[in-house]
Amino acid sequence: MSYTNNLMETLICLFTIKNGIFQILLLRKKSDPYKGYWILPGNILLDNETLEQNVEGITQTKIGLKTIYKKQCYTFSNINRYPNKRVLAVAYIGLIDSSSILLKMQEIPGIEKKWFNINELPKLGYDHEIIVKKCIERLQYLMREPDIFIKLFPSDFTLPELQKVYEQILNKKLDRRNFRKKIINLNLIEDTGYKNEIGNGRPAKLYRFKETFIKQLN
Amino acid sequence: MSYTNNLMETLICLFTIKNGIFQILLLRKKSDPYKGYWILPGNILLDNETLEQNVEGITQTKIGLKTIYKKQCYTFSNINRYPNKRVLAVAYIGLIDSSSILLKMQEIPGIEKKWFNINELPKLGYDHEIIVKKCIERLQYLMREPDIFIKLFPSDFTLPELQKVYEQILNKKLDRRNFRKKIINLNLIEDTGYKNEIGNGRPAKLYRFKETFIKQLN
DNA sequence: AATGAAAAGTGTATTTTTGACAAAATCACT
DNA sequence: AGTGATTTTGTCAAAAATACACTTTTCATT
Repeated sequence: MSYTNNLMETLICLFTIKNGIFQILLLRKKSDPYKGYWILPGNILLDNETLEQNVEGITQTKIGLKTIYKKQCYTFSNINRYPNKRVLAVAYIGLIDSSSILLKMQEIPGIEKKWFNINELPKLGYDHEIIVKKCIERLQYLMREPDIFIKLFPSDFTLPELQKVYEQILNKKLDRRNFRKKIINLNLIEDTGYKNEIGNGRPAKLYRFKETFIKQLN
Repeated sequence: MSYTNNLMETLICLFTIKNGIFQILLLRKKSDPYKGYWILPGNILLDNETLEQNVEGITQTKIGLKTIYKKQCYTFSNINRYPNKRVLAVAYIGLIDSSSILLKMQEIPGIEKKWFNINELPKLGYDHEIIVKKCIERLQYLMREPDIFIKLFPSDFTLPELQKVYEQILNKKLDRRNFRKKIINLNLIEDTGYKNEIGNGRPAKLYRFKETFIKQLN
């Protein structure tokens, strides 16, 4: 029995809402094992960095993003989760809004990345399917915090959009009137006076977070 | 930069209620560093075991207990949390009832262990004070699950006892009538018909978990 | 201009949960 | 019998969660 080979990796489940759809970022594995499979962005932990620094490294060097909101989720330690080696994984949840993606996410040479609808995931390498599942569960819990959605919609948004997000993440239908009542009663957002002109029916009002709320986040 | 030295340890915050007091189990460190300090029971992770198996090992070989209820809490990775080496720690919360302790906890030669009142902790070695704090926070969250207290009081108990437990863990006063109402409405417990004959004033009724509930736990 | 389709918007009543609050009952002891 | 300590019990109000259906706004079609 030895204890010298416990490699450690961090993995990040980076979630966003793109065009109203709940999505997760995956990378294409370029070499064996699991060559060709899609996997979570990850990194082997170095001696001289914390888990948080390591995750930060993933987002910068493999995803091409600056700081994002992230939260540690769970540490996985099945013996055979990694072939031929013993590697533990610490999974993090990341949240980012889609406009930040457009503005700030850079291409990284040699890395093929893609956003997948959460309901249309490909077959994942390693034990990443289990890890994604766990992170979604934790995210469902995080969504109870009333102001968490600013991570996904920091700028203008409509209430129907927001509701669809909650419905996808929580994986259940919500009543429109009750949802609306709840969000508005939080007193965090205000009507911009503008409307969402896209789409078929009646345009939805655009809301934004109140200045006072955004300030108190910092 | 290398990644061969990331040792991993598990630590367990084992909580109980002894004589109505919220307590945690600590071990005396017998050698440097932190010789003489009290620390959390822990174990270096071996190549061929999962974190859960390792924690199980702690409870058996260092604490002298069979299986207990446990839940992963958080993974700590500060570079300098351990002197001279890089060691990550995965903290687990453990819960046990005091009668199981009396019946089942064995002395382990060479190990000095002691239950401490949570409000009277000694100076802890390493970063264990931070870890205890985090575990208590998580435990406070776990206490929202209505049936968690069976881990601390599986057998007969009185409602005032139970309330004191909640008050200590949540670290706030609760209204007696409202607490009582809430617990009874869970419909998990029943009056035994007996009373707690110890103490000064009016004896409290003894309650127990209903058979039907205990069965559905297995 | 009229019509229909699509989606957003809106209010009320009911139930459930939470919170505040004070008096009576039981026991031990003297 | 009286005192002290502790347990037990109920009601009312406020807040939060739930259920539920029709009207309004826009666009597209005729």
